[in-house]
Amino acid sequence: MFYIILKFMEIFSNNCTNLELTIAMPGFSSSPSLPSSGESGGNVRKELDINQLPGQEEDCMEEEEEEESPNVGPARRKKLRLTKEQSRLLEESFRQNQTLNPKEKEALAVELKLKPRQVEVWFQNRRARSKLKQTEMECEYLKRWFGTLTEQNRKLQRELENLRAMKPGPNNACPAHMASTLSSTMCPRCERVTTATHVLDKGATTTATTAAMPPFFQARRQPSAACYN
DNA sequence: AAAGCACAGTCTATTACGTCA
DNA sequence: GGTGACGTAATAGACTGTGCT
Repeated sequence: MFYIILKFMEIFSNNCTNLELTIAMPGFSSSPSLPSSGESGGNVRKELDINQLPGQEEDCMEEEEEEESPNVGPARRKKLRLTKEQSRLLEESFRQNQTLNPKEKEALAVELKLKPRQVEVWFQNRRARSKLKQTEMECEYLKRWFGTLTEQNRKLQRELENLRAMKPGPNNACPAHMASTLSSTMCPRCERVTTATHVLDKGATTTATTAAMPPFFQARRQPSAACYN
């Protein structure tokens, strides 16, 4: 109904961002899109590079197509594409540990027949892109959260106006027979009750529960390893 | 101070997909 | 309807610069 469980594994299973995050949010649907990088053209790079490792690319790229036309500027590096197996192993390793110590890096590189630097870069990118996805999710969540709060606020304002129009007695207390007319909603996430009487009662601001922060943001205040997991 | 690492930002090769003749 | 050329967006490998330890 109001809140749906979103599983990253399902949504992003097509690409390789297997974030194992579960977030409950109102009516969320996502279309992940990275900001496309600007095409600022003419940036000629130094071509010292990873792809030139001798005898390592056997199953990553077709070496025989390396031929360059001799008169077309500096040789462009051919982009390495990891095999499915390499990707799988890297993902598996990433799930176990998002950062590698030098020994692990070396071992993984040997296993994958890659340079340690390639493994390192892969992990860097993987961390960065996980974080990006996470941030996008949180952004979407907050947008929806804001919408929900705005709507809730509007409802409460209306109720307040209605109640004021009923001209309560000199001591503003809410009589029992009126209580039934007030809306009382239970937040399905924090299970706190929000009632319009809060607004009426003097000093009732203490229980204005509708503005509670989403749990994952509360958790985020004290950074922990779980944040981007 | 230098080395090593992680991260943010960026570039760019490759791939996927849509459109149109 | 099938097909090839083309444009565009998305993805992912790699790099640079910076800050921290």
